[in-house]
Amino acid sequence: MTVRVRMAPSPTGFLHIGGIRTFLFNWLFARGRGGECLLRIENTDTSREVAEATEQIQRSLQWLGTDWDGPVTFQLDAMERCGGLARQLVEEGKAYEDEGAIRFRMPDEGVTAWDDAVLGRIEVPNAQLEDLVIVRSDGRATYNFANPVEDMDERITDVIRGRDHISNTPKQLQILQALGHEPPVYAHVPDVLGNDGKKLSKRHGATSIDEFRTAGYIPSALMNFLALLGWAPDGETTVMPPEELVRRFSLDRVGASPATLDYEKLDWMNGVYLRAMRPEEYADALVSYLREQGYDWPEDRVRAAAPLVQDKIERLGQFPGFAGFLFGPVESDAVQLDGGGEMLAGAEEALAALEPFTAQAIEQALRQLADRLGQKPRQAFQPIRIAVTGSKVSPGLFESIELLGRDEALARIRAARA
RNA sequence: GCCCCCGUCGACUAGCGGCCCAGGUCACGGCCCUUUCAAGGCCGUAGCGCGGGUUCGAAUCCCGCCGGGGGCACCA
Repeated sequence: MTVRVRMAPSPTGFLHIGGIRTFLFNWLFARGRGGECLLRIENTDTSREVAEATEQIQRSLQWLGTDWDGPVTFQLDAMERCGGLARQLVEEGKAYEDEGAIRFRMPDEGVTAWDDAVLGRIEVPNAQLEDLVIVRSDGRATYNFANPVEDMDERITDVIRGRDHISNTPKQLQILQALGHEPPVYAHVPDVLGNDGKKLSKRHGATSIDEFRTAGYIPSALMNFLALLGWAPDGETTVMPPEELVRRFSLDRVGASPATLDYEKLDWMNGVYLRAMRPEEYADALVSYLREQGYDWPEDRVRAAAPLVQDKIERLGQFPGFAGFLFGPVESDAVQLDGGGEMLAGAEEALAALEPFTAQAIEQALRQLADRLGQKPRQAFQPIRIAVTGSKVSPGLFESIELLGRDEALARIRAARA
């Protein structure tokens, strides 16, 4: 039987990273098995619907690099179908009317059980189950009815969802049984928590895909990181690009305990992916990122600057702060420059006549200068760095000077001396 | 209150009775390299929640406790 899963968010707000991670598991599972992955918006509660949510969800999923098969479906479209099935259940005595609504009759004895693909066997005493409303008095089906009905109609084979749905599962199992349908395999994946062990929220840092995107993370790195939240192939392998994740993912290696987001590890991983890119690819990513963020810096200069920063920043969002001096004026701090007057004077002189004006030649000239002044390169170059880049921390000095050009570099050195 | 789930270094995890006086990755500390910062190389600190069992032997199995999370809607 072909694997078929569905991602089923409710459009009640933006999708946070925990929800994204759950969908990622669905996607990895389906794609690794040649199966299908559907996207269903569960919008039966129209009062809680947020207008932008449906669009935001799709945009997030796409940006991450996941996709789905067929058109996006909406649960609201299944209301008629659900109503029909509800009436059928009433006729069969499996449900009954109650103040205008329809309630499903739950058994009073025995247990409802299933073998959860990540948690193992779960049994719930039926006495625990109350007769639940499956159709509201206004005629709309409730989530706990529409959900299994759609899973049935769409021939979903595996339901991979958050653990907050565990208590819904026995109810849905009962409904499916009453409908005479073989239930799918259920897999309840653990939550993603903030660094204080509490449910992920705004104050923990970025939680939406949009925020990660703005901060300059790249999709494959974020996907890799997210996949590792609750899943590990072997305990050794850490860096796995999307294709490898798809190939290796399996539900039986998804853990049962909740995971905490570690932004520092994400940063590290993003850096790994950034450094692994081919220079051109990296420049492309940088250019489109900056454009997306509203910078109007000249593209050729951004491309020229890309190699200077590729090994040094781990988020594209660090570029403006780190290499902004290449695109606008700087202010060098007189205090930091203290004691560098001699070096600056020498540098101005050396650079003024230097030919060719290349990083290599610049390095040679400045090293000779430092040597002549009896200074260690470390201390000698710092005043120049501050004068030229406006910071104690910068990309390679010689390459930076070359890129800036002789005129601008000299102007900055003069300004610092003044 | 009732029900369900979870509990290995600070974080993500490997471990499914002996291979573990617990391994990998991030973070952290030290050293090396070095024009700053990174990157890279080497070394290191740090953990099986607690208490009982079972067993020749337990991180691994069982029970209890404690701690954390989720659910008990005409929400999804």
